[in-house]
Amino acid sequence: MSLSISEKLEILKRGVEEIIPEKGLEKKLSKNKPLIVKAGFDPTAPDLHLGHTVLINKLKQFQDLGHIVIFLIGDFTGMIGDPSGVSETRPILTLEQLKKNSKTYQEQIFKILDKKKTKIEFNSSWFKKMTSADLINLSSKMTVARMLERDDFNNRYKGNKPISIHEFIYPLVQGYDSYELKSDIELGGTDQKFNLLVGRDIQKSFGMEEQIIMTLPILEGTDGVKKMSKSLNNYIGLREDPNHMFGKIMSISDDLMWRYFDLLSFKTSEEIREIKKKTEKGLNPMEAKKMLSTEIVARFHGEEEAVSADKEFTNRFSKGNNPKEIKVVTLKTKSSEISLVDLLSREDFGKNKLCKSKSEARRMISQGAVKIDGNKILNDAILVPNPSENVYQVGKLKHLKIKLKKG
RNA sequence: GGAGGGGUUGGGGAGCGGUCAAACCCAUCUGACUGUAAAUCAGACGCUUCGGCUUCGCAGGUUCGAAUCCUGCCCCCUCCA
Repeated sequence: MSLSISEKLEILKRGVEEIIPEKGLEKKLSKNKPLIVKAGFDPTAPDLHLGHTVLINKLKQFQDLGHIVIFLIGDFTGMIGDPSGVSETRPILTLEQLKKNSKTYQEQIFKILDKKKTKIEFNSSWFKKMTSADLINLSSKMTVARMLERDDFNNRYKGNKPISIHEFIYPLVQGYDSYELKSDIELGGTDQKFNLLVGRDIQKSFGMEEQIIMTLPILEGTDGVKKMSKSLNNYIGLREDPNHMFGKIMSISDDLMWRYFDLLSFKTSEEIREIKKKTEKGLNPMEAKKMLSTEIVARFHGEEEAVSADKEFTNRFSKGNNPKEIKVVTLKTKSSEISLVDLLSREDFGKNKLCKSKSEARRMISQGAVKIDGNKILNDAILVPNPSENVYQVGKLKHLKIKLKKG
């Protein structure tokens, strides 16, 4: 691959929020040697979602251009908990949790990054050896005033909320990682800016050339407003099954779709511009969104799964058919009939249960959400005959085939 | 160590002796409209054999009656030292 520096710059700058210092990236690139690109991850969340991949995608671009990517697992810093953007002190994780999480992490990132070209480091490997004297020395590189400049700390300080000392240590420790790894570039979310900048200071004070920092935007969740996160339930997880993943991407708004294209697609900027143009000229936005969904599902589940998820989506929602695969459960009972309400909320079906309780079942029926073999049911007193076999549906997404047998 | 504030149904947050299964907002769910879009609109949102039943940090108590009052305990927060 022999791209010019300006071509490389265009690729690397796409979707990036800020590069500090502005000219630094170009300078480093023109050295024409593999650069050390670092990104740190707190193994706090075992399940990654598309939001996390914005950063990983950027790493991949560096990797594809021949640079050395270091995936730093903050098993040491994870025990502290990053205070960035958080309005409260975070709980400290146990070592076992951290280990487990980091393993899950690795499984997921290598769907994007090339395993052979990625170096994985744990920052505990150098912090374990650090003495208290070393730590105090490191602490001396930073002032309290400087720390309090940070918005999150400042707000907490002014708002009379606690700030624990260990939270002050976090940026220092993260910065020290950059020194230890001799990183040329560090990537992080925009909320990481302060921490990343501290890295530069630390490197400088240890007599090393400062890293360039690149901040990447925080991806909005499926609601299009708040940042993607599991706790807000607006996330698309990397380990979700193909159909769900496809469906969730399809459900985002058209505006958000373009943002997702920029931050998540591996298509070139040129290709994306092309799709946008076509959409403006009358291509159904749904088609554009399908391209995006297919690409992303293929990344995590393979081409074949992506194509079949697309088909299933069309079949199910555009044509309104039942899903191809419906779970089947069997219930044996002596009585010759059983009430619909009971059947929908029957404990025997465990996780597959269509309604949480009988009250909910009644509610769903009265709201017109329940169908038996495609026929809407509005009477909650209906009795289902014993032996029988029907497809029950509650809402648009829940289907279950129930076989009733005498016994 | 001292002073004060608080723990309410997923989250936020009213209620402060009966009219409270508990306002309101958010989230969620359902329906309509659609491209499963988004937005919007309408509705639901403890359980129930529809008589009721179990909920307001925990355990007791006062009362005809408590989420609301009293006692003890647990937990969280702030301020002073």
